[in-house]
Amino acid sequence: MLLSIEPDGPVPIYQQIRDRIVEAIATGELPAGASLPSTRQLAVDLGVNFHTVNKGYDLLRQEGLLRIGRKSGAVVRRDAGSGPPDPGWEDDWAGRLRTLLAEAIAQGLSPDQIGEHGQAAVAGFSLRIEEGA
Amino acid sequence: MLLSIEPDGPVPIYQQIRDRIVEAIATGELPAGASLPSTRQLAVDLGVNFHTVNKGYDLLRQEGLLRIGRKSGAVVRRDAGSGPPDPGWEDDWAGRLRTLLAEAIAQGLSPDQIGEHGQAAVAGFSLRIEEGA
DNA sequence: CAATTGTTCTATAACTAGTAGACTAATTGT
DNA sequence: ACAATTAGTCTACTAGTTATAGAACAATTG
Repeated sequence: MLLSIEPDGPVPIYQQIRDRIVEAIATGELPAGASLPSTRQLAVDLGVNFHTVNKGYDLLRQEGLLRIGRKSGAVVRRDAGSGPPDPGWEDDWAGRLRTLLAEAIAQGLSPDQIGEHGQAAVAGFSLRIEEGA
Repeated sequence: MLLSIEPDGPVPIYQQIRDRIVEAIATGELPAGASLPSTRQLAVDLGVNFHTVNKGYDLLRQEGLLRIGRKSGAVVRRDAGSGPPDPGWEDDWAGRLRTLLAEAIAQGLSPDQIGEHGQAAVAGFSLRIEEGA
């Protein structure tokens, strides 16, 4: 199984598909050039409709992470070694990071604890990237 | 104006209200015990329906950050100095952080750049907290 | 030419976002 | 104690989103 989802969770299925693929790209599990299963194939694997998978793929295409062709299917377009992101993206991302970190501060997490969480997450990604580089 | 919103943006208004208040709690601008405007008052300030404001307040109540009473209105319940958060919250938050950081890695940001963004955001919060402490 | 795969269209049920009005509980001033 | 005010709660409605479903179309590959 390439990825697993929670059908009855609060986050939409197409969003979960998008999130899991983003994480797989970050770990290096899906490097630039890698092919993803077809929408219909992944749909039967996950037990969902292929339109739902298509929506997740389309999100990733809009974010510049996938290239999608008629017969070639979905192919990873960017990964950790693909250079700087699109202009404007970084500001938007920084805003979302700010909100997420604010939540942690408001809930009583110390800046040190937040830093540890961040380093643990990033370490999990860059580990496999260095393996593959 | 206590906070400003983007009515036509992709993120729901009640979510924006929730996010701005979370950030205000994180900066110390809204310490524990501080009163927020009534739902109707904030609604006219923002030019939205008071039910929309109520929805944002209710989210914050569910997250344990606000206490809401009939005439007393909404009062900040937790802030950076209120001790550890509810059990289970930290795992959920760490998962969301992981997804957000994965996106940055996939888009080509280096771990160093990500760390700088994180420190810049947290510094903006803890600054005002130390002022008020 | 045929099989595969993405694309587009229509349709439908369930849920969410935002607005709206009426209602109820708690406080404040007299 | 009473009345006015204040502010959250409840029900309801419209518009949009989520997810599913099926049919038809277009392009690419072998």
